[in-house]
Amino acid sequence: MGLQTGKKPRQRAPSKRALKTRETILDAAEYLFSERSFDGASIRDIAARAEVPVGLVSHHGGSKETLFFTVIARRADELARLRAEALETCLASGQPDLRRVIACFVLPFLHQTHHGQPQWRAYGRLIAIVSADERWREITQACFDPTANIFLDQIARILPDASRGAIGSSFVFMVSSMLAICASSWRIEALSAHQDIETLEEHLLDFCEAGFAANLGRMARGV
Amino acid sequence: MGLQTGKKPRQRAPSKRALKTRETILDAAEYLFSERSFDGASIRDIAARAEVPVGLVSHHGGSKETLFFTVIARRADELARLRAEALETCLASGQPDLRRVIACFVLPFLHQTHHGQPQWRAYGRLIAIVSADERWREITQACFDPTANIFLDQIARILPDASRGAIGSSFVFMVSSMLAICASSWRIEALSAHQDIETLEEHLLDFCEAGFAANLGRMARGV
DNA sequence: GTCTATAATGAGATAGAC
DNA sequence: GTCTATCTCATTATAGAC
Repeated sequence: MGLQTGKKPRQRAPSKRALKTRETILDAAEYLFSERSFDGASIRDIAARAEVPVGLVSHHGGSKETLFFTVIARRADELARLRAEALETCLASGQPDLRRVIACFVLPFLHQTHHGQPQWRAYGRLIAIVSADERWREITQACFDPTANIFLDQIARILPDASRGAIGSSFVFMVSSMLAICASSWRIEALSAHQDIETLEEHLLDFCEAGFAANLGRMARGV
Repeated sequence: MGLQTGKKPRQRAPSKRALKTRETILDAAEYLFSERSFDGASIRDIAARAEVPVGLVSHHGGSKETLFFTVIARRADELARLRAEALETCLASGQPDLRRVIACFVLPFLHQTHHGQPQWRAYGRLIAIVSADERWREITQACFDPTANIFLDQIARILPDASRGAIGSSFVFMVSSMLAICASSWRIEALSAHQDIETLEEHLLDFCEAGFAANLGRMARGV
């Protein structure tokens, strides 16, 4: 695929207008990719939504694949920062327990997708699509595995008896459940009832904390 | 979308050869849809993989959307039957607990996708794609919600104190985690290590049983 | 039922004027 | 940087011979 963002060094700084155009295009691409997946969203649809001529999409985004990667990487960087900050604060405030570490991973994502800019909502659905499709493995590894490994190490420190396999599979179960809140809220509603995001957050934390603890061989709450 | 399978009533029974052709096409479609999602798999790719002329795909499968629906419905019927049988056996053998009811839902799926015909593997990945994409909501509701509601009711009977919302969200978390074993095994391996399916099944059951119990307000193990 | 050929459309990418 | 026009190719669907 070629994930290198490395185009040739820029001649001069882009104008404000150019930057704005670029963001508009990325926003449109993000929305349409999240609604119709990679192949279902055409460059022309994206241009139409961004209200720019088709040529500009290629100009700012490069090939469709690099555009896709750029869209995902854009907010992944911010997300990684938010999670790292939350974890740092948590660690600084004394003894971290499992629930708090988990919360540092899932809450920044859920807060951004539900209380951040409207565009974050689309981003959440997009990540769910990417995570369920091995075609985008390279993107997942580049954008999300570094942060994931930090949290895996942290959990392993809290629960040194757990096998790496148990931690890894529990972690992926947690990520899938978290993403379901974005991508499958319609199904939760269809099977039960509408619930506000705070309630869902609590259900998710309860579910994952207990699930982790069960898989890690000893109770972790209150350690 | 139009989910009606109702074409005009058949004039005469199709020949054995025609049925075989049809299955070959559905198998090819199943595989390619699971690898590249709906828009990424073309009718021509499907015809090439099935080694039939392009025209035959439309002839047997109808439009691309009805072909997609047919592919998913085909094994959904069998899956629903396997789950219903497992549940029936479980209920007949005395007091059902939470873990056994959960197992009746997830194990038929995991057994088919990992020990059934090779095609079931593709089907598992395909369902994961469908579940993360609201475009296919209609398919999910037609193919999987009836069975889901049977299990939701069963869980509600075992744990009458739980709110429908807590049960519904826990159920969707469980489904997402189950599907992750099919669609995101590469990620589990990348973050930890390869684990055989029996180990993953146990991790999943432990994770979900504890997660459900935590969300349902009282311990369910051993009820 | 099977297969070929083709119609009609839309795709991604880019050259070149402004 | 912006925008238009166009090149080239692949797509779904179907008409009609066998």
